[in-house]
This record gives sequence, C-alpha cells and structure tokens, in this order.
Amino acid sequence: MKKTKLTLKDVAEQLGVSTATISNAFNRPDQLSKAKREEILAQCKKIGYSGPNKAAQILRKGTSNIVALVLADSISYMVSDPVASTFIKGVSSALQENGKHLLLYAGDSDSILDVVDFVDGFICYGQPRNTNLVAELAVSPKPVVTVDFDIEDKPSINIDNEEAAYRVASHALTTGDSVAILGLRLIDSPATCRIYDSPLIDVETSIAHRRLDGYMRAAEDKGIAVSNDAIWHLPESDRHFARQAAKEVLTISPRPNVVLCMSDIIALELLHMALEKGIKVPSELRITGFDGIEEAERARPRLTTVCQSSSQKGVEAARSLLEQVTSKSTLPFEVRLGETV
Amino acid sequence: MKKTKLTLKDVAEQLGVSTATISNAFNRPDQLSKAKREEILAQCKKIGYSGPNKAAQILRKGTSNIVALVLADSISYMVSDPVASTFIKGVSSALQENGKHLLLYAGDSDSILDVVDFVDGFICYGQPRNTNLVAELAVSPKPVVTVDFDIEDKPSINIDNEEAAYRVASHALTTGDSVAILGLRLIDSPATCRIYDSPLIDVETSIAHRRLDGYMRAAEDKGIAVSNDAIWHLPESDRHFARQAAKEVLTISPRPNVVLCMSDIIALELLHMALEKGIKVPSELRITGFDGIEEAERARPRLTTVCQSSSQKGVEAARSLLEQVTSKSTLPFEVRLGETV
DNA sequence: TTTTATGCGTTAAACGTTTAAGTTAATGAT
DNA sequence: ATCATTAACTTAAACGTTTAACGCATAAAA
Repeated sequence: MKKTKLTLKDVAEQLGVSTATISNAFNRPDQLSKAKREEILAQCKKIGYSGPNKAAQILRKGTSNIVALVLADSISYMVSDPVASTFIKGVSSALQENGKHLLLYAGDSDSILDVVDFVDGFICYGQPRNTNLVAELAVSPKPVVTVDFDIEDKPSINIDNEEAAYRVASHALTTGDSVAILGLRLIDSPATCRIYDSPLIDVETSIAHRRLDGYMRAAEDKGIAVSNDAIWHLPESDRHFARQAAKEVLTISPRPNVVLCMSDIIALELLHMALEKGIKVPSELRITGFDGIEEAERARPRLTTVCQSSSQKGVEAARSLLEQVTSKSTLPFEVRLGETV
Repeated sequence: MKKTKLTLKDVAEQLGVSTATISNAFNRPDQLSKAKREEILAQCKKIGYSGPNKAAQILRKGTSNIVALVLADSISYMVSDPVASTFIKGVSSALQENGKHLLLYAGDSDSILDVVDFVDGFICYGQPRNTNLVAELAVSPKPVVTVDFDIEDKPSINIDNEEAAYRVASHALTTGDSVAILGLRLIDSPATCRIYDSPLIDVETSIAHRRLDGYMRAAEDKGIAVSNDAIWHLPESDRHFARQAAKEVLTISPRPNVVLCMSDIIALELLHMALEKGIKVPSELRITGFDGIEEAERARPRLTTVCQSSSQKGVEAARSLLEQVTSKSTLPFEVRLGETV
C-alpha cells in the first residue's frame, strides 16, 4: 500500500503545522485548540497515520507500558503449575486494566540486562534459582515487586507462611503423633531426596523455610520430634517428583500418620497413592496441602490445606508496582479443613 | 550509586575514542582490533557501563527481540487451559533458545497498534473473537504466524482438523448409531446452547468447522443423520460450560450412544457425569475427545481422542516466525484409542 | 616508486519522537 | 492607551544509539 511508514514529520508537513502540534494532538489535548486537534486527528485517520511510533516514544519518554514478569522457574513450569498460572492471570488482568503489557521473563536466563532499559518495572514471582538475577533486581533502576520472597528494600507480596503452616499443621497433629514433611526447594538439589544434614538454602528469604518453621513449631507444641530424615526436599511442585517422594514416604517404617506437604499438587499425589495402597485417609494417614487449588477441593476425601488467593497476589503485585508502593504487604490466608470422616 | 545512567557518549569521552568504536565493540567485533575491543569491554565493566541502551537500540535498529503472542481469548483463560498453556510453553522455549522475549498479548484488546511498532512479530493463537484484530494483523508490517486458524497470505500452523475429526469419529461410530456433538465456538454466543439453525461463524477459517465437517463426513459414511439440534455450541473449552452441556446431552431422549467432543476437557466432563449416572462407558456411550491432554490418558476408561502436540505447535510457530517462513504448514496428529472394554 | 588493498577509526546523519522555551497575536485589566 | 496574561503554535534541543561514508596509515602487489 504505502511506500513507507508515515512519520510525525511527514504528517506535519502535509498538514502544514509543526511536529510539536501533531504530537500534542495525540498526547496533550490541552496544548491546542479543540478545533485544530479534531481536524488533525481526522486528517491523520484519513491519510493512514495511526499515531506516534511507539519505539520512538519509548526512547523519548522513557516508558514503554511493558511490565516484565520474572518467573523463578522456567516459563514452561510456571504455565503448567495451577498456582503459578492463577497468579499470572491476576497479574495480567490487573495490568490490562491499566493499559500495560506483560512480558514473560524466564527465570532461567541469567540477567535482566536486555530488558531493563525498556520495561517499566519487574514483578518477580518466587525465588529465582539464579542469584545473579536477584542481585540485578536488587539494584535495578526500575521498580521491582517481589512475590513469595523478599529483596531488601523492595516491596513484596506475601502471606504469613509461618503462621499458615503452623495452623494447618496444628490441625493435622491433633490426632497424629509421627510426622513427615514433603517440602519444596529446601536444599539446592535438582532431585527429590531426604534432606538429612544437607545445608538448607536461603533460609532468610525462602517461603519454604517459613513454612518449615511453622510446621516445626506446631510439632514442638505437641511435643513431637521431627528429625531431618523425615523431611523430603522436592525441587519443584510437580507430579513426577511428588510421586517419587510419596512412594518413599509411604514405605518407610514405622509409617508416619501425618504428612505435611508444601503444595497441594504434592499432597494430592500422596493422597492418590495412599488410597491405591488401601491406606485409609484421614483415619490412618492425615495429609495437609498448601495453596488451596481447585483440584484439592474436588478430591475425595477433600484435602486439608491453606487457601491463598494466587490471583489476588497477582493483582496486588501489579497494583503495587503501578502505584509505586514501597512497603511490604501481607495478604490473608485461610485454613480449609478436609473431611474428618 | 551513579548520579545518572552512563551513555555510550560518556563512555566514549572517558576512553578517548569515538562513540562508533564503543558501539562496534559491543555489536560488531570485526570492526576493530581485538586488543582495543577487549580493552574497551574491560573498561566498560570497570566503570559500570553494561552496554548500549536497549530502548535506543530498538528505535535505531528497528528490532526489539520481542515477539507478541496474541491469544484469541483472554490471557486468563489461556493460561488455565492445558492445551493453550502447553502451546505457550512451546513458544516460550523456542523463543528463549533464540534470545527472543515473549510479550503476552490479550485477545480481548481491540488493537495491536500499541505494540506493533516495537515487536518483531506476532504469533496468533486461535481465532480472535475480535475481527478488528484480525484485520490489523492481516495488514501488519511485521511478520505474523497464525496457529489453529488462517489469515490469507500469512503462514499458519495447523493439523488437518477435518481428517482428524473424521478419523476419530469413524472409530467411535463403528458401533454407535445415534450421535451428538459437543462443539466449540460454532456460533457467536457467549453461552452453551444447541445450535439449531443459528448461523455458524467463520466457516472458512475456524478449526471448529473443519472438525465439524470431519464429524459429519464420518457420520454420512455410516449412513447416520445428524441434525442441528444434536449439536451443542460451547463458547470455551471450560469445565463449567462442559458440565452444563453434558447434563443436557445426557438427558435428551433417546440418548445418543456416541458423543463427539471438540476438546478433551469437554469429553472428560461428560465422561465423569456419565459415570456418576451409572452409564456404562464405552458400552452404552462412546465418547471421543480432541487434543490428547494428559488428563485424558489418566482417565478411566481412557479417552479416545486426537493427539496433537501443542508444544510442538508452539515451537513450530516460533520457528517459522523467526525464519520468516511464508508457507502454511500442516503438523501430524494421531488418533489414540480408549479402552474397548 | 606508484598503485591497490586492507585494517582501524572517526564523522555525522539518521531513527521518530517529546517538550522546555520562545514567538505571536489576542484578551483583559487598569 | 498601556501592560500583563493567556492561548495557540513553532523552534530546536534532546533521548541514546547505529551505520554509511570517509580518512589515514601501513602492507602487499606491480
């Protein structure tokens, strides 16, 4: 059709006004008369100029309306995990409402350098394995909001994981007396394993460790000892890993009668396997999950778990980024009880 | 730390060379001596210059390494649908391999105008409801690849939906004699309903209609008539809609003994409801799905369905965008049989 | 020795905007 | 009639790069 893309300058020449006026017609209606503005806009439509070039705007204005969502794990994982994808939903809907765009940024890349210049900010979900990423985010000139983990001086969205874990564990432990824990990202290993004496990772900022603290406090309150070899580490909240850990935990003897799982996905896999083996849940084995996904509610018996609204987290994260909030915020959660049978 | 962000110019002055040389050091190693280049790079690292500003590069080079993934439905829906999210996985991994970034673009926005200037191309997944979007994509100056639907003259990734539907339906119809169809996006309605004589939408480009054609041909081959009121329309492949349609289809009388579903999600919901009602599957009721999601394989009895690799579609889409392929490509599929019991 | 080529750099013109500062002319106050 | 104020534009300097085109040594070819 057109020989080459029209520019503001072309349009200005054709209409016999300055480029500033055209620019103002699009961006600052108060800078010109209503009549002229409407005429310009009409003419632009007519000759096929659809507004100032966005690439140039990004450079000149220093803002792109793009927000990067930095995902701790690979995008692949994040999109299939129900908790993470619900979070993404929340983020995207909040951003969309504000005319922002969502750039999905994989956590397995090692630097934000190639987007930091043009994005308007970062939402970082979950603790990235890559510590360089964290370091870069920490000194990023663009606003950063973290979710489910902390960076000093940056706003973050969290629930009180310690308290939530304490509450759900306390409930499960009312009748049980021996405990196992299926934990998430407790140590730095890509495989499922018991932690024994492996050094725990990132004890300070990791939600996994907040949860572990909560479990431990609950156990302590009941006078139940939990040794390190009753604690499993899973690198991801994934069915495959969960299956393996579930198999292990069900075959140790004596078999624990309470298993605290750091995600519903893990808990559900354990539940299924237990039922397959003919173990009665919850009378012989009490299982708790974490997150409150739909599937956990549909399961029979229904899972006892901590319900947190991932989508609300997403919305909050976006909002606090856009509003340049600088303080940390703690979201509510709720313990949902399973069947007592 | 630094007063203000360093620019290429600052660096050039400090090192006593021209800006072009600094630029070349980063972008075109062949344009300067190895020694100088390494010295420059070292100095840059030292003074904290992390490379040319990307926003400026986008403007100047006319490329951003950002690819927009335009999703037919809202991002929310896409992220929760297993088929769509698997597709996204494929796209993102292929893009990442090539150093590209993924911008998630909601199909419910009505224009690509605010990103078209800076993205390197569009991957469009599924038919957008918004026809304006399609029109804009059709004349986009940036490359476009469509998946699961067509835009004239633009490359597209598809399986042969007609043939796939024909094959899976033919199999189910070997024993059945009365058919219902749970279709997807057949008419322009936001609610589940039978189509009766509602006008079908987008007969030309919609995969739903290719599938319908395949079902019909299979029925015809067996000498089975399918009237419009045996065909349901669902606006989305969503459990909720599926449940409602399933309820309806199971209560009409005489009850069909074959139900062809345009997605596994729909088929699974129907399967569950049928089993709840004590209907024997497949002896009393044969159900076919579409897509071949994991859950369909886990279901008991296992679902008869068309397996297509969504993630491969994603990879192919990304690849053909990056390679500027201009032809349409047809991917393989496979019919997976359920239990015959 | 004169040409031709080659390697290494520099100069300066884009890329397409936005916006502070400046210029008119018209309006309003005194 | 005079001066301050305002409305409506224009001018021109950024924003931070990339990249043709050019210049200048030094090396190779004739």
